[in-house]
Amino acid sequence: MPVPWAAVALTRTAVVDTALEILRESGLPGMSMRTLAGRLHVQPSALYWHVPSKQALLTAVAERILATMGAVGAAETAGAELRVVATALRTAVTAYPDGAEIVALGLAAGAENPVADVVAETCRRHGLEGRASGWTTALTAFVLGLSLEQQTHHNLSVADPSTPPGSFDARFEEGLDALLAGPASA
Amino acid sequence: MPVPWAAVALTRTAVVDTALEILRESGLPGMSMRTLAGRLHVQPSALYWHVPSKQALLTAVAERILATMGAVGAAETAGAELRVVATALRTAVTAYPDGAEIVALGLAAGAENPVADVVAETCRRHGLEGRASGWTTALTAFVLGLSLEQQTHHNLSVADPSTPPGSFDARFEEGLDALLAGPASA
DNA sequence: ACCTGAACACCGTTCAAGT
DNA sequence: ACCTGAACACCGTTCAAGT
Repeated sequence: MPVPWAAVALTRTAVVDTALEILRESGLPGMSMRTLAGRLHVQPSALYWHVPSKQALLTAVAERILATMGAVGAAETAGAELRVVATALRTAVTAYPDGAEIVALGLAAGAENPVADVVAETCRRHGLEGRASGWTTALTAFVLGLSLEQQTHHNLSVADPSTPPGSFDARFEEGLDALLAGPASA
Repeated sequence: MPVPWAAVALTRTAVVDTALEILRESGLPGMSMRTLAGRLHVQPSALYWHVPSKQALLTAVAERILATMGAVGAAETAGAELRVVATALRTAVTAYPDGAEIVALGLAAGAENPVADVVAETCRRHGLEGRASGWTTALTAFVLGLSLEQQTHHNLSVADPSTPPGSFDARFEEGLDALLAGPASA
């Protein structure tokens, strides 16, 4: 008969699920292989049967976070569409504590970037084919760079409440405005 | 009389100097308070007299890295000047292993961003006053985001040589081209 | 096939005690 | 004032042994 503290079978999927759960509650520092194992009522070493390393686990977590980036529709101008893409990525990575750091690691590890397809489609539709990879890189790096600073700043504020606040939403809009206007226009 | 293995007095400056030295040789994972203390021929706990925490030490290291960003001169167009600023920041942060991560942490901790002054001057000279903070955020986040991915990718390649290479210099130029052209032009 | 138990080789930080 | 020595509370990972 099933016992209450053995709620789920220990599979790779369950491990990643629980990792995301802990990430949401405690952030990346709270997500150790030991706390993860404890939540699953298993020894830390048991995790290594389902996942080769913490690195690989984090890449899987990154892919899950990126998968929450919903489809984005067409808009009047290329700039408007690129703005929507950037905002969607930012929403996805900031939905979890330390999401930017994990996604940055995941992309470096070779995770597929969902921004690429959307930007390619936008560029095709607006006669900017040659710039698809350039805009993918520009928007992804911008969003991850700023979100990383924001989430790091948040973590520091928690550790030291005397830290002055930062207005990252406003800076995101300002930065995006500049970037989508180009340096030719005031 | 001075003994050869006590080369320098243990000051905050010497601690930061040695931290940068180890960073250059072994990257961030190699820069533990223990290895740092060992290099200085002192107990790990001794460092805490000169530096309140590793966090603070890393912020000081970030400020040193940012201080290597040389002055950038005027150019014909605003776009050309912004390109030079972005390239200068990239050169500075990629000069050390894990420099992007450390600088991102430093900026989040409140370190002064040298890009701000240069961009403000550029915007003033080219009639873009309202966009100074926007361009500062855009360029800084873009450069740090891409450099972070590059250096993380490099670390993963060292750990696992089967990792496919990435052409980050080319992606930097492409991204910058797109960003400085704006989505209106092909 | 899948997990336990114990160990290895590390971390950052604190703090009484020395000088 | 400045440093040692020892400890505290952690890490990720490995591996023989169990079932």
